[in-house]
Amino acid sequence: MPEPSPGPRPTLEAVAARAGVSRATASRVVRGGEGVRQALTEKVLRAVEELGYVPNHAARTLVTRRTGAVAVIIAEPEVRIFTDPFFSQQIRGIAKELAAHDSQLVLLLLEGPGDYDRIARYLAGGHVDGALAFSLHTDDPIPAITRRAGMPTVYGGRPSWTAARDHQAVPYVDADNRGGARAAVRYLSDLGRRRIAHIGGPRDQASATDRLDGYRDVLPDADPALIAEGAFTEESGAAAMTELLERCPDLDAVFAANDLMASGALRVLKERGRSVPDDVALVGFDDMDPVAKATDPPLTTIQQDIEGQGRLMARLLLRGLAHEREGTPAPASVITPTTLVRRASA
Amino acid sequence: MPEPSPGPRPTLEAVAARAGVSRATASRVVRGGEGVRQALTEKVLRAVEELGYVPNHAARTLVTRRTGAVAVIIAEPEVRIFTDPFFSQQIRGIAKELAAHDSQLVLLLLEGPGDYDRIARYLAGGHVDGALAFSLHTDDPIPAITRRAGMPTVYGGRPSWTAARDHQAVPYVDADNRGGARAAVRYLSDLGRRRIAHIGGPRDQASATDRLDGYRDVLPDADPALIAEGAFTEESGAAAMTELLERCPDLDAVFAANDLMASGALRVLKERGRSVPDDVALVGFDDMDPVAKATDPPLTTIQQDIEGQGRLMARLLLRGLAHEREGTPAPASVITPTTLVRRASA
DNA sequence: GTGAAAGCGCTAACAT
DNA sequence: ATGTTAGCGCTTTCAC
Repeated sequence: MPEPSPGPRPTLEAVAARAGVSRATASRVVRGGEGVRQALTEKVLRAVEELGYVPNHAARTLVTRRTGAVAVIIAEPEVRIFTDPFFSQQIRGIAKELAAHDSQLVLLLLEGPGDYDRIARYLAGGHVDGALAFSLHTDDPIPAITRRAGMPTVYGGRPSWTAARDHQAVPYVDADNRGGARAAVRYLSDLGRRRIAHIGGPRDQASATDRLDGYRDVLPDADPALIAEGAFTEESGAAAMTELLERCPDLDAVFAANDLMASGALRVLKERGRSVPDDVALVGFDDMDPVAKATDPPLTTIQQDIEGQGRLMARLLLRGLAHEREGTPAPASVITPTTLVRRASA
Repeated sequence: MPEPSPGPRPTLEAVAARAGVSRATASRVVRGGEGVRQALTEKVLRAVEELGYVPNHAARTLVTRRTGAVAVIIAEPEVRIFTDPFFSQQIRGIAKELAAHDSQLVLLLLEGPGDYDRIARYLAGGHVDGALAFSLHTDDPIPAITRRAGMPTVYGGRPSWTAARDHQAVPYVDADNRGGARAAVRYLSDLGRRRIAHIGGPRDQASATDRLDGYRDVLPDADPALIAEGAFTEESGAAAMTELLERCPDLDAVFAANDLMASGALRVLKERGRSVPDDVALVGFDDMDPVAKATDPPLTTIQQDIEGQGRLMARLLLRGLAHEREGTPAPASVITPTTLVRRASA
């Protein structure tokens, strides 16, 4: 095992000298060895090995203008950031895809409003080739910052300011929230349920409004009293359920916009003596691992491939960067499919 | 608002030209403006503003040999990584401290054994100035990798291979696990409990053995049957509790090495009809936010400042890097205090 | 206090 | 197929 010598790190120059070739040839070999004779290639490789040579990243970036790094911007002010399995799974997906392309993940956590400046400087400083951003709210400053910095960016979740006409303009990855919601409500309807309520998420998040739209697609004439708004948390689901039961004691089904709210609703239903699914059928959304299977009864819910979405975000960005270099058009957004998972709650 | 002009980013050269000074002077001002006359300083600053100049990071790194970035290495193969609030809180602490020093956080997630190579290359490539690593197991290859790459590294949690004599050699931040455990057991003892059991964590993690040592400090002659081993998960806590109740039906207190295991133990105790704290007093460890307060009864537990530990890790590393540049000795490890939080379970 | 000039280590034309 | 050379944008002696 050739323990690399101490002292300053060897340069390409040193490798070239040792292999008896020019720096250019050494460089070619180090980068993948196209158009270099077998014999020389081996010499260089041996020198690299013996010297423990590792390319200097800064020098390379300075001339290629590529960093091989991607920023992941997380603007969620809540504690949710990591605790929410949603984020963690997306990050895992991103990390895997980036690693597979030898790209690095730079994590940009926004804790306070003052952090936006820091992020802007960072993106403008050319530290990264592109950015991935999450769950933006209606008035989020991130898109303006990335645009001004000329930083290619892929969004996780449809930005709520993206109208239908902009679909091409801002690349994003999102689940088919609307279609999934339609499937959920249609399923309840096919079960024979006639008073199907909906517990929605906050109106300033696209995923919430899209799911509500899906509900309305199937039940355009639903009683407005059957719709309550939550905040994607367990408690807010419980509160919404309480409200709904008061307004519409005759409801016989609930479609909650996520599993956390569904579990809150379930708790209230049980407390009120309504059996699930007999009296009230319940469907959630997300198929969140710890939640959906752990409730009693386990939740029928809409599944989406969250880690896959993360991978896709990274892939879209990397592909976009490649295309940018070649002058071809950047790839557009992707909507990933959802599927209904039947368990015992409906 | 001076919208930066499109096209190539302005260089320091451009700023200097516009301000009518030399590149050297422009550089001095940009870096903090020591030893430059007021008048010139202002001229340069104005040029920076007008041009929307942002220093090129790669060029700067190439000459200073500093990247302003720190790697956070997470080697946990389990899904725990983010779901575990422990990690997320430490990362938040790290992120805050790094942001305050304008350093960047590069996340290195190890998914498989093959990833060690990638990490080694990355660290050797000079992408980062230092590294932060977590929860290493006895045979973890990370320390060897960072050492070989000559990468200053601070560990989160005492590396289990660190004997007492190495305390100086490897800088780490850890809670006073042993002292906290002593406090927990002494508290139970002061309550008058005489058959105090312990549910420990996996023996290859220092935090687990340290807590066990703390238990033994107070009860050196404890019946070995009163000690069971878990895996820091809820289920393993339940299993260990079941085992303990069979071996020692007369136990009247349990000290669990973390809150998750305590909650599992609590579940089993309730199922078996033992009231907590009357029949069996229960103390946990960590004061994990969602867990400790949510159980019924809420857990008496040992609290540690996890986010603070993250901040401390970052601070230690940054300080070490500064010292390295100045040739002064690197700071040693830090043990953070723990405090007992009384709730209803004991 | 300010400027001129020499690199940092690498890639990419361009010659050969 | 290989070598020569000119930078990439910045910091940092060293003169003035």
